[in-house]
Amino acid sequence: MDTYDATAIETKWQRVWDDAKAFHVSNEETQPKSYVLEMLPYPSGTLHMGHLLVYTIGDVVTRFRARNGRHVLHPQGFDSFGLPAENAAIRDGVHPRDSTERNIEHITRSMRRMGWAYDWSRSLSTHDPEYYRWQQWQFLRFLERGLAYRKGAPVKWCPNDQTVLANEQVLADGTCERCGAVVESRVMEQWFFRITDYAQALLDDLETVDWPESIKARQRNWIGRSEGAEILFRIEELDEDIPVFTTRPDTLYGATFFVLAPEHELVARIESSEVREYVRRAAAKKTAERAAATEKTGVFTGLHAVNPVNGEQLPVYVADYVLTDYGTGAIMAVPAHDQRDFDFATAFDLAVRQVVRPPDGDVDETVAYVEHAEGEVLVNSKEFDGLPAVEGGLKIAEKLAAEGRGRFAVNYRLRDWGFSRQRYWGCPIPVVYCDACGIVPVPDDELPVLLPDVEDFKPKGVPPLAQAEDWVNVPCPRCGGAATRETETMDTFVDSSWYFLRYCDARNSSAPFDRAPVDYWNPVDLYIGGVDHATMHMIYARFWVKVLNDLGMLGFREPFAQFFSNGWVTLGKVKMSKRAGNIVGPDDFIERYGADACRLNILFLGPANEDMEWTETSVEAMARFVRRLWTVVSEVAESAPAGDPEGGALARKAHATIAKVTDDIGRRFAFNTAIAAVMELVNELSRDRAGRDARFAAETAVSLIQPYAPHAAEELWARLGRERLWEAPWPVADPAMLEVETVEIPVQVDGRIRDRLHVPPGTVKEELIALALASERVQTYLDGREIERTIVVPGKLVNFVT
RNA sequence: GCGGAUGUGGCGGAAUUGGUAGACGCGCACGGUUCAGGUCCGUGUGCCCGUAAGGGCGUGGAGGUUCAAGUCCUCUCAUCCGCACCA
Repeated sequence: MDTYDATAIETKWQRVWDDAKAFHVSNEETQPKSYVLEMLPYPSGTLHMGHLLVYTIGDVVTRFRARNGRHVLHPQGFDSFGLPAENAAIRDGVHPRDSTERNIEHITRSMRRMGWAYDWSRSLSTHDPEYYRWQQWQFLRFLERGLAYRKGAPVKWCPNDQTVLANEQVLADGTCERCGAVVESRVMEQWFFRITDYAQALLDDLETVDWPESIKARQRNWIGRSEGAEILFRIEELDEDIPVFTTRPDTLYGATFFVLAPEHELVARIESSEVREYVRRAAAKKTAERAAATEKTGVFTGLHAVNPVNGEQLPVYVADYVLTDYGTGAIMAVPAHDQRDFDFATAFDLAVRQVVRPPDGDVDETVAYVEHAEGEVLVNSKEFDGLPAVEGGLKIAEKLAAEGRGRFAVNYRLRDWGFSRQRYWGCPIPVVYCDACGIVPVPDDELPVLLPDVEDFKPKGVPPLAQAEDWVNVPCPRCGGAATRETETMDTFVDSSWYFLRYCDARNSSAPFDRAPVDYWNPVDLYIGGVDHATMHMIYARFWVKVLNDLGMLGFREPFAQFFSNGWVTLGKVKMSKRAGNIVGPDDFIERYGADACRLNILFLGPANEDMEWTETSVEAMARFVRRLWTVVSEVAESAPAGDPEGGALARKAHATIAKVTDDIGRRFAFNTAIAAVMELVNELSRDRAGRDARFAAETAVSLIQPYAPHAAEELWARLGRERLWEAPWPVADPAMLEVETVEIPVQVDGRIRDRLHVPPGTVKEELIALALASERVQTYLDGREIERTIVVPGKLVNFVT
């Protein structure tokens, strides 16, 4: 028997698939379609075991569906703009394009070496002008619709590096991760997408997708809808009506003070050095520090806000426990019924007035009563006294609405998506600033606005692109006067919000894509990726699709019909990542054990949707399994006769395995147990290698393992005298062959197993009882005792209760 | 604090609908093949008592429902993840 040479066999079949364009698909409808997609990789140095997991899951599903009569689209590309390449450029002076393209080349080689079945003809890289050209084009459509706009918003700013920092660049102690300087907050004009217009749709349409509940919960939480009322409080001193949002209009009579967030726009108008000093300190406070603070801080402004419901003058404070970006940035404080307000009132010796009386409870103003309970009623609330809290809240809101001082309101935690970045390595935003015309879009026929080369990638108070003066200074497209280009670039989440659409029409040079192929393939039937993208990426992509649908560019509202969230591959219980510095790459293992063993191993480690610890010894075990399969099947191919199976135990086992593996891959995504089932079949086959059933079992094992170990399977399929396994129909279990000859029925006495019967399936209840009672062992335990009940579950068990 | 998950042999895990707990693999032990082997083949392997037959215990912990619970209910402990002063 020849020995199994993984490298030779894997290389051979990869070439065969390439030459046959085995996984290239047309946009013509032939069979029912299936779009299988994994989140595209960021091309950092190399692949790691986390990538191996996601892409092998997608590959198994792809190969399985292709053999089950589906026309499967399975593309791959690169999310190639982004911060790491830019940081590397600053550090090493290598142009991000060079390092990125080198990485893409390397990763592509690894991916091909893994034997993943991609339609490479549709591949894309987001830094390719042919890609970002159409992103700029779509941005201009958003701009026309008013869905992209500019506004001032606070950013984290490093005074030393003179640049905006991403959250992940700020350390827990509030310093810059690169230089250690204390990070500041600074208000800057930035670009935003009006995703909040779609908040309700994003929430509602979650009902229409087949995602894990936990992922939906995260999105709901992120969108954060809450119902309540918006109420106007008047501050006479400023001649302003200040709106506040509250979920508890029923507690309005309990408001005893009023709080503005330090960043609230009106705070700047308060002439008080004490307030200015507090605001300055609050701005310098780091998120972590602010969150860790248990004591409430704040300062009285000298102003008063009028409670519209009773005309009371409430002292106005500025305090950093009120957030500027939630609600309206101002609150009515009801210490009796909100823990935070209560803590503040305690610290500042402010009045506490209880207005909701707990059921069977007395008014107790020494604690905050925040929960809701059946039977609570309003007190100290004038004409609303005695009403149940919820009803009272409605009545109070109605009264205010009638007076023009309030309205029912829905508030979302979701905020508009700030997408401009003061970075070099990103998609240029195609607008020009003209003194005369303002913000002027670059005309469609001048796209793409190419990313120019610059000398230095380091920001110097202005984005790196500002250095490219020849590029920056352009005539205004509208008036022809002097103008300058936008020097900020887009967030890479924009790049990944529509790449799955571009795959459907990847080489289109006159539009982002045509509607027909996109409508044919979408929505993505199975999207696979990590939970870390469950909120941002997957909300932005959903938003993008909804907008394009409103623009008439496509005919669906949700991009990802089903989502499979894969677990993390850990090493030392820490998520494997470049950042954690615990990367183990597949290249070395492919070299030593072969791609098939690596593919099997990553899926055999455990359930694919749970975290799994990487272990090296198990790759060896999988290599052993492949070798064993190789030896046994090769022998059977040489010696066992062909022809219809005889229908013996081995043939039955083969059919049972078909049923199990089909269900595990097709319905349960239980990739580990499918492998175990094939192992069982191979174990039985190795004990009985002669006869037509053996040949049938061998063919079945090879056919079923093909999604996992396509190379070895293909070679063995050829040895069995068959060809083109990648497109061979998936085997079908014969229901008649799933019938087993005997079943084992445990017989219990008082719930303890005392004997086991071996009977044909379908043995009726009466016969089971008779056989059970006939058992000597059972009789010993019954020992003349009276049987009170007899429980029989045909096919499962018999239980005598005494 | 709120939300989401997870706890099963020495280890990774299986048990899909309340019905035989521990499939499959690793490791380990013993035996065989081999010049040798980090190869391959076979047998055994949850824990305790027992030479054995057999018996008892057993799914983080404590209760409960049920003829029957890893699975359902209540409480509790531990670990991980997400959001975090959300008005």
